[in-house]
Amino acid sequence: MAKTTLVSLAESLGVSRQTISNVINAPHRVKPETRERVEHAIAESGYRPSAAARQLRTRRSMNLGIRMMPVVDGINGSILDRFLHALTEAAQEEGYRLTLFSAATDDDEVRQYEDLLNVADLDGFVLTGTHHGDQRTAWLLENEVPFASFGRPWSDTEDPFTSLHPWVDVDGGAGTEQATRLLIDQGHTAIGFIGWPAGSGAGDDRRDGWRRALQAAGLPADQLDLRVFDGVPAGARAAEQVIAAGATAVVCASDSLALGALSTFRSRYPAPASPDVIGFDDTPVAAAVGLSSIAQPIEDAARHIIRVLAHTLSGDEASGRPDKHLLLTPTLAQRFPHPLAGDGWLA
Amino acid sequence: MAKTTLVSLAESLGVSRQTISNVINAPHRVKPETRERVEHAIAESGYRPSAAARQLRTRRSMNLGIRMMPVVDGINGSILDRFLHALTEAAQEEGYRLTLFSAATDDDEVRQYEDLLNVADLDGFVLTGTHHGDQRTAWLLENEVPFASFGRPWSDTEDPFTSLHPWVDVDGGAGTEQATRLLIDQGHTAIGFIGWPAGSGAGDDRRDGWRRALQAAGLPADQLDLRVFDGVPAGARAAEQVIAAGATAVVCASDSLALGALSTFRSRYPAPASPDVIGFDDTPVAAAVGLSSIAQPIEDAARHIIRVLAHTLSGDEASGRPDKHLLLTPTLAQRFPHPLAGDGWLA
DNA sequence: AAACGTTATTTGATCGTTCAACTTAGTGAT
DNA sequence: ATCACTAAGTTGAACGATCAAATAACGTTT
Repeated sequence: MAKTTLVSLAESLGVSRQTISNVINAPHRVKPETRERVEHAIAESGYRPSAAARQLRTRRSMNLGIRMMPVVDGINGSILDRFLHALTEAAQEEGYRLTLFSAATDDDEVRQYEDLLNVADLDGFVLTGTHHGDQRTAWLLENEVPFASFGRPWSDTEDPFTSLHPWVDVDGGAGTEQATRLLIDQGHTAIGFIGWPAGSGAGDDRRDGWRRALQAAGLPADQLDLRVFDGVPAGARAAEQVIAAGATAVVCASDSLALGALSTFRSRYPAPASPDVIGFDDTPVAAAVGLSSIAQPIEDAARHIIRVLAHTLSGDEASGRPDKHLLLTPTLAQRFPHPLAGDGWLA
Repeated sequence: MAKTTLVSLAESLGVSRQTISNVINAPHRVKPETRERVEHAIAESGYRPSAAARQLRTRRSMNLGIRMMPVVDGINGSILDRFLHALTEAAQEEGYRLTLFSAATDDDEVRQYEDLLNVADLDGFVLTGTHHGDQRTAWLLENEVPFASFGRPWSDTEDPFTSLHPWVDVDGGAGTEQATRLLIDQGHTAIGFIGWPAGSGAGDDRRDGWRRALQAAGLPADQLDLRVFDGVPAGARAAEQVIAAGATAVVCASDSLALGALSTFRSRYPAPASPDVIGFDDTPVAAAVGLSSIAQPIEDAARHIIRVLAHTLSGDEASGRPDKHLLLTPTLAQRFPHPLAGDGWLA
């Protein structure tokens, strides 16, 4: 049984190749009667157009590239897993496929763009983890390669909502602000923040949210603002410092940091009735140890990214174009804070 | 600046298309002198062969498919993340790329094979989570589609080492056996096992390892063998039962189950000096709560899978063919068992 | 110097689509 | 009856590579 192609199908039907091609790509050009006959034959024969041939002619592969970041921290990594998943599903729905590539650094990533564009004919890219002075977005814009990023473009001067490329992001600051307000409502008057060194965009944004909530409540931030590199041990050490500065609760920029902080808090203070340590990303680890955490609607983000990218690629300016820039609001997953002493997270 | 193609490059060099093609695909056919001149020109012009054209002619895409399983359990899911990562890197080294697709069920996966083979011209597939009576391997074998699986073919009658398709797996039984022996050496005489319902291949294998260790030491397994569906709450409940049956330690088929068990154990027994609950997969959660766990060499597995698959696809029977069937041995990550009461996992 | 074998290089055909230009038929207005 | 226009369908060329077969170049043998 030979492989069915446009030509073989056309012959057996007594029509021309192009008519079949039209049935597939521009049905309105074909008389309904003929169309139905062809459609039936397509289903019958199980014909599938060859991606290679189509790609050669149209210069579109329906393939999007996404980089696998090196696994630095198993804890935070899980969010990428969820993201990738949602991305794959959304892409599939829009008729696109995802091609993975791995790059150790941003430079490396840029270097691979060229290869991937030519060699694999990728139609566009999904970026994650944008930061200040991101060379990747600059390169892609310069070379007019379609892409969308999870993460807004971070700049001190420009409004992200005017940026040239589409992006979706989660309003981390709104999340930490909400978390901090909860702690304030619970009666805390000295609330610390454990975050990353300044300059990371997302990290600064989360810090700002905490600071806003404190200011609104007229509470001090001095001595309570710690900046460390991500990781559980670093979080634990930082927690000792904020406690020394008088803090009775703390908001963290990641679940890794929060997990460390939680261990310090439990060894210094008895387990309280409401959260005193709040993390970020709502990872499985947080759920496991009963750590409250700020949850990103990452599935929504993924879906929207694909939608925007697909829209850009289709060139279809008319039909309901999705927001080019979208800032989603995270939610707070509140948990009983010391499960290993009870059954907290079993519910 | 027009895109460089074989023809444009050939013209500017005064040689024929085919010569350039040969420099790339069969350098030995070209006179060293010419070759060097062409190679220089290639580098100069930044020429990259078009994947589409090549694919159309050779019917090979250098693309491998891998399915994204639905995220069931964030805890165990992280291992897939690591696997995917290693797979991507290994594939890249061998000149292959990975294309993701998502399928909710095995049936769905099989259905997508056809599409992916035609539409995306995938060269082969990587399978994960093989089980008894797996329809996917049957379909792929029948249709002569190259693939390799992470997970041996599970059958009561046939020796996996004679199977027709290549696979890599981790000897889970060896892992649980080692873990159980450790508990025995530590003085435990009633050691339970919390695993999945019979029939899952990998699950039964892990149970068998535990049982072997007990038998070798002349210890009883009665009443201590629990079968539940995966999850933290289920693990906690099962732990109550094994404790009721007299167990002072337990080995689990997953970190989810182990995490539940750990919570029960800590509420019944004081924290011991050596592990009394041992999980499987060495997930970040295990590391976070100081849970000992059996660690799969998953990066090695991924690398080998790609190597075998690449070898099959190259058709190169001669050059050092990698083992068609490979069983790797896991290691035991031993941890201090109650970090939240101290600084156990900060080291 | 003719005949030969090997190596180096070129040429024509092909993979399976889509684009662009073209033909044919049908409809309605002038 | 002529013309203009739209609709439906056809055909040749092109996308950019590789395969297979043909040719050119070159040193060896007779």
